[in-house]
Amino acid sequence: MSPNQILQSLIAEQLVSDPASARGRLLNEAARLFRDKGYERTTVRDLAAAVGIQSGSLFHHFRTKEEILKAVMVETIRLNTALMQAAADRAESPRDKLKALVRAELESINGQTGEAMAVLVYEWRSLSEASRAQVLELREIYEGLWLSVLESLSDTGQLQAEPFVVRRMLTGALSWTVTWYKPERGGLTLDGLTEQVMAMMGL
Amino acid sequence: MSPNQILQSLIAEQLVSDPASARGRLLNEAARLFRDKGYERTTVRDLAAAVGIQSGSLFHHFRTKEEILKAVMVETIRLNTALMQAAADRAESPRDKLKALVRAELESINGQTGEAMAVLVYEWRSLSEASRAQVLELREIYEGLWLSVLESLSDTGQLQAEPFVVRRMLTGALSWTVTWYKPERGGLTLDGLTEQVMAMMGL
DNA sequence: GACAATACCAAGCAAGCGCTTGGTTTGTAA
DNA sequence: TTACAAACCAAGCGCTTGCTTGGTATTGTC
Repeated sequence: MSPNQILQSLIAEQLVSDPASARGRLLNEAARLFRDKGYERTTVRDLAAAVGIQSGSLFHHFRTKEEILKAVMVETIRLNTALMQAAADRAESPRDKLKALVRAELESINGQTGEAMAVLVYEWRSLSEASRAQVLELREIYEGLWLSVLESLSDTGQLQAEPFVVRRMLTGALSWTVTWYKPERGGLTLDGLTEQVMAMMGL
Repeated sequence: MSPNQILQSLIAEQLVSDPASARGRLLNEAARLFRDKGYERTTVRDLAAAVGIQSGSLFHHFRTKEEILKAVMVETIRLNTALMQAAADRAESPRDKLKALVRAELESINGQTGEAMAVLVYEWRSLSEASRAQVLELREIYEGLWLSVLESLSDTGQLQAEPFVVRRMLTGALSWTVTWYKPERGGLTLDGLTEQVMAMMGL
């Protein structure tokens, strides 16, 4: 299954919004604005202007501004969990599964869904307690995927450090790439970056 | 020189504020509030209440709210540059220098200056263009320290990946520890964490 | 072509924001 | 004691914020 096919099937299941729909376009613009200016600095007027409607009209689609943030996060995790699952399934050995996960997450962070991924990492403080719990629940599924692969690597002796520590180091290292990795200028490709990450772990 | 002696000499040089002074106490509280709630969600009334004065009185010490954020960042970088320098000087081999830097940065992130370090990493979007340039200038000195150590490791063949890529991966991985590392519960000490980082790099 | 339901607009409210103002207290030194 | 600056208070201004309201197009369905 290609990334696009995965997206399509999630849309069909109504788990993520069609980017072509009004809701989907808003969420995309919201992700971009939230990443660029931060959630708090982004006003409902900014959001409305980005999709060409009046600020009040937003509240026909979402009850509160925070609900928009939550929707961005929830849909992003859903999509990425599916993408990671597919990437891991495509590989055979634990080592190749990990490499596939690293590559897929780098692609999520630095590709089209990058805005939303950055929001997911850096804006969770802006969520209410209730929303945070909801997002965290989905995130645990996502993290479980990583942990099972890292644990199988640990079982075969290819990984010395504790899987959960390694995952957290990777989370930080990979998500931080969004602040500096610019594929266009400089010769480092996503594959090259993936290789460096694997080499850093002696794999 | 102990960390405390370094702090004292920086205070004497007026490069950082005495934590016992009115200004120093405000900056400490500001760092804590900015980390916990984010810069935008922290109001001048919050800041004033934290040090027991009226909100208007803040503007006797700082011209704007943003100036408080800038001061937190500038003083934090100054202190940490000195701390890293001292840590690196204490070690002999490039490998030990790197380990000392990792250990020192983990301590900065997860110790007393942790609040301010988190602000430095996660709130730079809230800075104005002008302040950002100023902070970036100081940050380059700090990063230069790391790079020189990593380059010497690269020269001796102990490091395969590009130094600047490694540094950026480390920046992400180490600063991310602030979101999950809790020394009190769970047996992982700062030394243990440092070891895991070094092991992750095959060092 | 009637009729909802959906999507949107125009206007503005209440609350909270950063910051200013004019005046008072406190600390210090001659 | 006087003089003066630094530190602070009480009040509130002007603006922006998230969100509401009442009404109007637009769309889909039979």
